[in-house]
Amino acid sequence: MLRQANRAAVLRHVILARETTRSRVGDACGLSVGSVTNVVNDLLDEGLIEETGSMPSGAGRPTTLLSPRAEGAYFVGVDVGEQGVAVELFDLRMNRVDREFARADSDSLPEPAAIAAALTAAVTRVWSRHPDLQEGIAGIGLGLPGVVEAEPGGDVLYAQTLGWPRVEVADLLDVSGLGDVAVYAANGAKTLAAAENAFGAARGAERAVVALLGRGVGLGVLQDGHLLAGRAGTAAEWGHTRVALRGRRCACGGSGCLEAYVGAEGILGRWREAGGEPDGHGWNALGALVEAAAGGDDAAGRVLDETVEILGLGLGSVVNLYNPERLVIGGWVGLRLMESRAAAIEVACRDSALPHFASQLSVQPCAFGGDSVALGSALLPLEHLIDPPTARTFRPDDGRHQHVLVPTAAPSKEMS
Amino acid sequence: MLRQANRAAVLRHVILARETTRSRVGDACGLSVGSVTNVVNDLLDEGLIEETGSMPSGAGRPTTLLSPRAEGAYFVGVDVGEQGVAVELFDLRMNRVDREFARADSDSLPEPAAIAAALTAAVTRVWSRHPDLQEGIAGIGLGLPGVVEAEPGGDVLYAQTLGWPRVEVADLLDVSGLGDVAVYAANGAKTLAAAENAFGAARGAERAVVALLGRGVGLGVLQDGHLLAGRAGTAAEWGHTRVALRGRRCACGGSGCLEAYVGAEGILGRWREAGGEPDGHGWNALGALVEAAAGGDDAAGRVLDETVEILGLGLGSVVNLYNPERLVIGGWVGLRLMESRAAAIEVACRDSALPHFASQLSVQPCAFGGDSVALGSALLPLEHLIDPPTARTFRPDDGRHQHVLVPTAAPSKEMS
DNA sequence: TGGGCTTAACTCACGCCTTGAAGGAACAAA
DNA sequence: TTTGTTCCTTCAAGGCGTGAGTTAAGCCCA
Repeated sequence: MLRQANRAAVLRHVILARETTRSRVGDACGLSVGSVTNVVNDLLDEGLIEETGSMPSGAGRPTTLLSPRAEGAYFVGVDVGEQGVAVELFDLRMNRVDREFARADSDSLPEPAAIAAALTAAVTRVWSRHPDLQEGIAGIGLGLPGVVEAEPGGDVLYAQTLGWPRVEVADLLDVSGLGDVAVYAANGAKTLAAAENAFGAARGAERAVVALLGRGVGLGVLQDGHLLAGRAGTAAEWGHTRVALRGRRCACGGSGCLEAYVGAEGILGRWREAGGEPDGHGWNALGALVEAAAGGDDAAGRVLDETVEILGLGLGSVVNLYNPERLVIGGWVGLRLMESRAAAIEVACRDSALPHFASQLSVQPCAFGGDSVALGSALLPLEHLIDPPTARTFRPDDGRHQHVLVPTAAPSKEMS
Repeated sequence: MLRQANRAAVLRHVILARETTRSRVGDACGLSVGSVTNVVNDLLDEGLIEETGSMPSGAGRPTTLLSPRAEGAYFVGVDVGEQGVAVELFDLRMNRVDREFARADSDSLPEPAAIAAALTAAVTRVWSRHPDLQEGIAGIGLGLPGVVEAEPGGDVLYAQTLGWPRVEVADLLDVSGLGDVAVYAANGAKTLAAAENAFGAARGAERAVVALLGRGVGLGVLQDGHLLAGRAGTAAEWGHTRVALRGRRCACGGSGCLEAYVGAEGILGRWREAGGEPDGHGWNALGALVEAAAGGDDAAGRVLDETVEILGLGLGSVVNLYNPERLVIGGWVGLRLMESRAAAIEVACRDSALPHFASQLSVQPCAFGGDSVALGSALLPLEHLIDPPTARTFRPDDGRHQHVLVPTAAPSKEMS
């Protein structure tokens, strides 16, 4: 058997590149031409990659192109939101094959059970539409609105922002009708970051930060292509970073949390307090605020200005903490704000960060709009297809699982 | 030649453990008994480790103990402070062999040149006191008060807090009289964190955060024994995290920075504004504040209370962002505050963090008092002795240098 | 005191995997 | 058709880790 790690490295490279060549595989994975041949042939035999045409190479034999084979595997990614779910089915090229929405039956904020019902229904509908693909579905990934913690009995969701109690992920999705499928779960901001990292606006950055602004406020931090998360997986709860002493009350029980100002409820709540009257909830209400501000409504303008200012303060602190090259803003609130106030947000963020860091920064909206979270969630089973932890033994080379005194930077000589 | 990575892993384990056995080496590094024999014999031959006695093992042959050999190598670690430097010489067991202080000739804040002179003088004095060890000195590590960035021409220090311009590290220490010695540099908060990680209060923690409070305010974030730092090495500039909109002016040019409140100047400045009269600078002045507060001085008490409150707010945000098991507080201001207000700081921090994270947290002062930064700085050349980057080729197994879609947690099954 | 038991540590034959050179394959240009 | 070029595979050589078997070193008990 070829070495698991090399197989994983090559497969990951092909999937990320979408289209590549054998020699680029060798460069990217640090393998000799001989090993590339072996590993690539294995993956071809397994049907995970395929040769897709060729490319002239000057005077010589043309290079054959390698791509992930779309039919090699399928993945379900779910964006579990506060009002409903978006279920998307992807092939191994990470093209979307199908999708399905479901809203929870509830006027205001749904209970976990209502979301669970919507989730199970939507997944089941997608499932039953593709009887031929069911065998090939490698797993289901859930992007959840809260802290997801790996506990001995399974993953658990703590969604304080929604006022939910401790919910076991197993109780959110009934897989009894779906055969023996693996379910993975992560915080939605982190799966968003994973999507932007792999295929979106954060792609290729040495350091990037992806902010998700919705009802809740989350963060994914990327470094050298890796998402930073503790082993338990619960890092970067940005929403409850405090931006003011004795500030606004927050759903978490604290006060002055960032989320209390730039989360959807925080923004609309401040508008209401300023005399505004949002019609409806969510996207429409926020749209009304933006339009009112654009139309010259003073209260709305002030609320938006303050939102931008506080968001900039929060982002600036994040820039100082992580020194990212790229700052990617997503989530429905984030996208809405970026549509109308992108420049102001960027300025506020830069003004709040150390000039030295601000000068190395670029700010941009996320690349997949509202679909980023579902795509990123689908990457959870994908990563497990690429490098199944069960088959993984301890690797002395893998510095990540080893105690190190000081990190040694790869190209330069010292940590600094 | 045995594989570099295994040698490094074994040597690192022995140095961290101070005393261990062959079988524990095998467990810790994931090596078979045969490989352990090979690698250990190599290291014994090189004089980097030694057998130090034996330990009964029930009914069988006693296990021989392995330890780093003190004389195997020496390291110089320097704490470069705002007023002067502390130079310490360590052996391979990380015992301190010698030390030397030097203050810069200056009334108020010294210029870079004055610090450079003090630094060179102190290092030279230590050097000349140990002519027999000079050959064995593996390198000099500098812990510097500002952002240290690896640039093509060498490391560069940006010490905004001290009002310094861009300073090349090479200009800070004149090594012309020291033979051909390697000099490494890093931010002092990060070397403090490295020391606490290896041998101090953060040791063994899966996730820990080390805060350095002095004139400046810094942070080191540890995860699985690794210090988080971008490749350029400039992450976690905590001091300029903003804790207030339109707050106090900060030396960085911004306003409302954490450092403007809980850095030494921030604390003393607020006391002055409240009518206090600090005598002297630094440690003594802060001591006077603490004593005044203890003696019932209302203004001093309020300044300290506010300091604790804002520090707690900043720490709480850090806890939310990194979810550490341990929060370690060091630096001369930090140690002073922990002496008098440890409980209050811990409470303020917990109140500012998500309850779910606060419940997993322990707060403690750093383990080596004022020597932590120098010890940590000495770890810079140590790490390079353990695993010289020059000898390092690309390792396909090493996930850290590879683009990964989603991090796969080691023991549990998914990122979450 | 010696034999048996137990645990530690070493040795070495085996095998996996990578390497790199040599050669075959595919195409362009002459 | 020949030559040159680049791509890709094949294969022998060798590095390195593995683990069973072996030797070493102590304890226990007759």
